Amino acid sequence: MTGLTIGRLAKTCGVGVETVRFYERKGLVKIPRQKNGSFRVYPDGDVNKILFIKRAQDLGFTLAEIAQLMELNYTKGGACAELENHVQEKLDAINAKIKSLKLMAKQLVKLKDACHKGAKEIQECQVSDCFNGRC
Amino acid sequence: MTGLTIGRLAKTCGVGVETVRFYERKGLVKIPRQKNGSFRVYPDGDVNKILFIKRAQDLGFTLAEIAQLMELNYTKGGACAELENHVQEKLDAINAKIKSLKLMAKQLVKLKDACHKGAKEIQECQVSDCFNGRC
DNA sequence: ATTGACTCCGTACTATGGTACGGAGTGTAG
DNA sequence: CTACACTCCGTACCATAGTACGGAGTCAAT
Repeated sequence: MTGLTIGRLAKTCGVGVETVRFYERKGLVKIPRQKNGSFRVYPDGDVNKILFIKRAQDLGFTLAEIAQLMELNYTKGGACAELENHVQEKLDAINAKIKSLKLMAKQLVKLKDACHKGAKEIQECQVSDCFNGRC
Repeated sequence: MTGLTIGRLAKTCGVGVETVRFYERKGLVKIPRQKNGSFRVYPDGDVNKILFIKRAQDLGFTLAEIAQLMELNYTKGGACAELENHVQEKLDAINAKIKSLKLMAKQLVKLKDACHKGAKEIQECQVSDCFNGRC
C-alpha cells in the first residue's frame, strides 16, 4: 500500500485536511491526481514536505518564501549559478535572523540577571531598551 | 519642546500613523492624552517602544507575545520569580529557533556545495529533507 | 447493496496585522 | 484670520494563513 489519502497525510502531519488543500492552491504541494482516480493519492515523501512547511513557518518564513525554498529542489543541472544565488539569499536571511535572535537572547539574559540585583536595575533595563544598548 | 505628535513618532519609527493607533488599540502603547489636550503627545521614549515592537516582530513574535514581553518591564520588585519564568520561556523559544535556523543554514550550504559536484547529488538532497537527516 | 467514513469542490468565515477613507476638529505660520 | 497641514475617530478594506460548511460523489466492509 503505497500512497496516502489526504486524510491520512493530514493526520500524519498533524494538520487539517483543509490545510493540505490550501497548500495545494498556493502551489506548495502538487495535487497528486491519478488518471481515472477521483481521490488524491500522495506519495509518502509528501509527509516530509508538509512537515518542512510547518517547521519553516515556525522559523518565520511566509508560505511564499517557503515555496521559493522548496523550488530549490528542482533546479537540477545547468542553472548552478542561479541556484547558488537563491540559496545564498536564503542563507543571508537566515543568518540575519540568527544574529537578531542571539542579540535578543543576550539581552533577555541580562534582564533576568538584573532581577537578582534588585528592582531598581530592572526599571533601568526595560525589555524595550534591549536593542538600544541601554541594557 | 518635549514630546512628539503621532505623526512625528510614526515618521521617526518608519511606521504609519494608523499603525501607532492600531498598537494603542492592542494595548502595546498607552494613549498619552494630556488633560485638556485634544492631540496625543508621546514621550520620546515611545520611539524605542515602537522600534522594539518592529524588531520583535521580525524575530517571529506576535503582537500578543510582544505585549507580554513589554509587561515584564512593569513587574518590578517582588515578582522576580515570575518574571524569570516568562523570560526563560522566551529564551527557550528563541534558542530553539536559533538551533533550527542553524540546521537549516547547514543544509542549505550542503545543497550549494552539492551543485558543484553535479546535478545528481542535488536531487538526493532536497531542501524539504533538511530535517530528516537524509541530506 | 447499503451503510458509514472519507473525499470532492466551491464558498464563506475567522484571526492577525495592518492600511485607507472621510468628515470634522485643531494648531500654526504667514 | 485664514489657509493648510496635521490630528481626531470610527469604519471599512486588504493580505496572509488558515478553518468551517455543505451537498454530492466514492470506497470499502458487512
